[in-house]
Amino acid sequence: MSGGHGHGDSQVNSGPKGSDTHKHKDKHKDKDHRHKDHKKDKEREKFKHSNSEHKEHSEKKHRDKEKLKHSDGSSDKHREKHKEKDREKRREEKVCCVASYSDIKPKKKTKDKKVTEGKKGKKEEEEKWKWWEEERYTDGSKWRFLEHKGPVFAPPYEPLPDKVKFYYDGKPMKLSAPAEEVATFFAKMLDHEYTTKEIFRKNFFKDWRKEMTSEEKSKITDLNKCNFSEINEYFKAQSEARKQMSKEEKQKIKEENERLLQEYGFCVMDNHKERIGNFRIEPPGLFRGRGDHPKMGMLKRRIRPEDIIINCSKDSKHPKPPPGTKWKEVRHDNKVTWLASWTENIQGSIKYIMLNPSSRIKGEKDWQKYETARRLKKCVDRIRAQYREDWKSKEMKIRQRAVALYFIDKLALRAGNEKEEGETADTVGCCSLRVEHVKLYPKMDDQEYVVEFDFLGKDSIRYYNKIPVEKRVFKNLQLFLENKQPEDDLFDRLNTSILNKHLQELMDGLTAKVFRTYNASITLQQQLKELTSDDSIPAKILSYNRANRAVAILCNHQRAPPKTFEKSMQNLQSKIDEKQNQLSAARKQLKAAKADHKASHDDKSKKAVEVKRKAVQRIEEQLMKLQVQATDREENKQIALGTSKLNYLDPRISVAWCKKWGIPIEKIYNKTQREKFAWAIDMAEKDYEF
DNA sequence: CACCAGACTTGGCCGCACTTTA
DNA sequence: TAAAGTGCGGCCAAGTCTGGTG
Repeated sequence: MSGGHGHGDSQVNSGPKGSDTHKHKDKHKDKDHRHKDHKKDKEREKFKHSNSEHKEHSEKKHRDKEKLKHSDGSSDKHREKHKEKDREKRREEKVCCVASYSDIKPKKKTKDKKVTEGKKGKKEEEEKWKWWEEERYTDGSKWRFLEHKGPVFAPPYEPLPDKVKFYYDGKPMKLSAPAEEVATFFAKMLDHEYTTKEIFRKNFFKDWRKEMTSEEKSKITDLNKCNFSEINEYFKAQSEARKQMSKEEKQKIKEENERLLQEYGFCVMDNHKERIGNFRIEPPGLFRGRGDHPKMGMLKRRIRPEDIIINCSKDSKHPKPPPGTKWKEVRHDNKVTWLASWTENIQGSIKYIMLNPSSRIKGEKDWQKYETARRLKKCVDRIRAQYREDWKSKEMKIRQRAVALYFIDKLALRAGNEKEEGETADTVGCCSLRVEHVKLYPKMDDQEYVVEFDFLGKDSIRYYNKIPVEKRVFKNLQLFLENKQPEDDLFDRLNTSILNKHLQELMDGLTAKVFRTYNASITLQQQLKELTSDDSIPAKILSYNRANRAVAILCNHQRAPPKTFEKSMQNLQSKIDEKQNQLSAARKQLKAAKADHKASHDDKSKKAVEVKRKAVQRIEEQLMKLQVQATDREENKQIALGTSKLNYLDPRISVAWCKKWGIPIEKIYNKTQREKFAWAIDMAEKDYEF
């Protein structure tokens, strides 16, 4: 966004027709602006008016007035409130427009209004566009105008220097460029454990041979006779050299990256410059799935312009393919959000280039997601009563559905779509649970009807849990397990499509994953209420993290303990010890000073007491901070908070909490997160209820 | 209803830049 | 000033869910 120059007011969220209304006026304004820079402020005044007018009138022609289902009463109120606030603000403050894309080429009708603010802006603070205060498309279209420069391709392969050799059966062998490139992929991975795995090696070797010349193919027949170590060393040396680069060299690289970002990292969608999420195409390499993946080691091929489908609006300046190449296709589909796509060769799935989470299109969807979860909150009691009733159903199908839903609700399990066998790692979710994944214990310790879950979920993360369930559920499970083999489905009459269809009937927009969102968010809210007390800021933040942690545990967001965990924990502990020593020393001094004062009663000794008292206080605070840090870290050893924070917790809960307790939002959300949740930060007040 | 392509969200890991510490 | 520690963002895989088709 550092482009510095905003676009004309007419650009703000104007559709083709919308611009018409103000065409005349805007044109004048532009001229004025160009020629009379010193009248900036006046111009801005004009801009404000035309902008808000514009909003009022033209916008609604393009975006249906009807509120989408996600805006329930309370958020409408927020909306209104903020709209009003914003208007006021605009009246009082400078306003600067958002879109600023030097190459923008909007509709002819609006053409004359663009590129007018080059001079304005720069140092002015850019007002962020508040898309959440605007109407949304209700006709299923995602945008009216879309322009971008296409993806950035992976750098071409650079052949190895001649001195770096590959050896086959002990003898050096020069490889053809394609074969050499694939060999380097393997060589780079030599230190990883998976290059020793049979499947990995088999897949790799098979795909590697496809890249070889027939001569190479006939020669190289056994991977075990291949020696890549020189190549491996070479790349290690390279990365070492990169680290040793001078400041200037590093700076240069940084600048080049920044240039690329500025050129390719943004697009214009509906007159706003928006950040693209992933504008670089994935480079070729060896596929490494997660867990026990049958396709690990396969060659992920290089993506060429001929593989890419470009999506942009007809009236935009289309991205140019690299010289001498062509796109696979250029299409203009405004029912989707992606800018480019291609088919990946491992799974045959489609990959996309899409916008950053801070963009309007992602933000709206995110907001909508939480609104759906809030609607679930309103009817969850009914739904729970319903599935409990269904445990008694005469129909097996309904019973299974009811028990599965109970797990999804209570344990926040994922839906569990079926997957093609042999194509991916063997992982399951609720509906795809197999007999072997659950164990029933009528009695365990002092609890009755305990179910033990043990399975690999998404990303092959293990889910292990023992929970007591209601007797009815237990009896049902026994029934489902009857006469089945370990590899049979637990819910043999159920799949995600049946389940979701049922959920859809219970509530509009309800699917299995809404329960995860709902339960995560409601847990956070509840935990925050329970844990936060009027304490120091670090203590409150610890409470926040604990609430967050409760959610992460519910959602089973685990991580491998950081490699340096033990050590850094020790370091922290020794710091604490040291601080403790400091503290007792300081206390002694304080005591001595007090005694001194008692004896002498003079001013000087009185001052000394005060100084010492302050010192003790300061050290106490430091110590407390360290202890809190240690607790937090210890508790967080195997828990990953990021995913829930980013995907499951209604950000307005956190924002409200910050406001309520006077915590700066920066303590909870870093910069990126603040960008993603700008809508929530702007609209949630301290009394927000999920 | 099964099957599949397509679109979009969710997910953990890891390298790297940046900061802190010795 | 170098080594160690840390947080972030990129990477890219793996889910969910929808809608079309036969």
